Amino acid sequence: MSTKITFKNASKQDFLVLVRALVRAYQDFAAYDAAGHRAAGLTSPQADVLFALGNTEGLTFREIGEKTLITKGTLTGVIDRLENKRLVQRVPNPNDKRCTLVQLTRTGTQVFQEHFPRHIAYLKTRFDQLTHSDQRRATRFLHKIKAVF
Amino acid sequence: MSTKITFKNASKQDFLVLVRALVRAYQDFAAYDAAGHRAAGLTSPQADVLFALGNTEGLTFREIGEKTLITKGTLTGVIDRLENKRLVQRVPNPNDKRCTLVQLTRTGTQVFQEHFPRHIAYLKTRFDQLTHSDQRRATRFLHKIKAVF
DNA sequence: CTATTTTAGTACGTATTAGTACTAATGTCA
DNA sequence: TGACATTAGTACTAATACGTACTAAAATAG
Repeated sequence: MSTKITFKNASKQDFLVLVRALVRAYQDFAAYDAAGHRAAGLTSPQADVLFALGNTEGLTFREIGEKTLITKGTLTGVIDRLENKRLVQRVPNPNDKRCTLVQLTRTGTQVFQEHFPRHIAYLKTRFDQLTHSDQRRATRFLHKIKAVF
Repeated sequence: MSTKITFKNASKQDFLVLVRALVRAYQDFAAYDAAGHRAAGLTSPQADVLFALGNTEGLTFREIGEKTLITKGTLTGVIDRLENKRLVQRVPNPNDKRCTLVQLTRTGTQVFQEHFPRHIAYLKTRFDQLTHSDQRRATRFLHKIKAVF
């Protein structure tokens, strides 16, 4: 017997406990993640792009967007700022003049090789507090949540 | 025998599977949530504030920030725009002249009473696809994740 | 082969976000 | 009570974020 949702009982729906847990877990992680990047003079999206470009010969805007989940409109500005910092460079693609290849510069490669492992280790200190079993189970439930959207 | 993290093996750390699952689950939820609010002419933060103010006599900026996890600097702008839409109003507090009370206007109350239950039902259609048992277990693991930060 | 559609990236407007600095008001402590 | 710290909110900057519109280039349908 499901009751109709009204403005009085809406906030008592059981699933909202899960919603709040999801939002708070993500936000706390995101804040910790951003703090690690900021120590390297990078924002989270900038670091995400550097990490996507690392160990590649360059990626197009579309490919970077798919890896980082940054939409193309936002990506233009992020790449602009990384280019101003001399960490990446736009390279025209002669085969398909619509596409622009984005590559790490020598400086960008250095920053990647130093900051990337350090940041992964920085995250690992926290996730190591969860057992591998818990990590696997948490991952499974997060996949289930994602699957309903 | 833990291996040192380098820029070559860093991306192969097991816990990154969990990180990606968390980010993707949250982002898909957030996009679905935002779409529901946009149908009512609201942004997510604006709707969060309206929902926080619903069924109250008004809240201070600090209280709204605690409920919605919006920092005070951002909140000023969000409240400004809600005030421009005539959905909330700032009311000076005579007891403590530092505080401003934010209340729903009559229009804001109407929007809350219509949009809030509709939005909760809109979210419920998705979360109903998970069993109650899965919802409880997912919540437990999300609390564990939050606890390490 | 040409008209149409799709794809890639940019430009722009509005809104959010975090952080810092600032003012006014309140609380605290010696 | 008076110096000092704390609290509440605003102002400001830089960077995202998303949607829409736009241009150029490539792919495709007929």
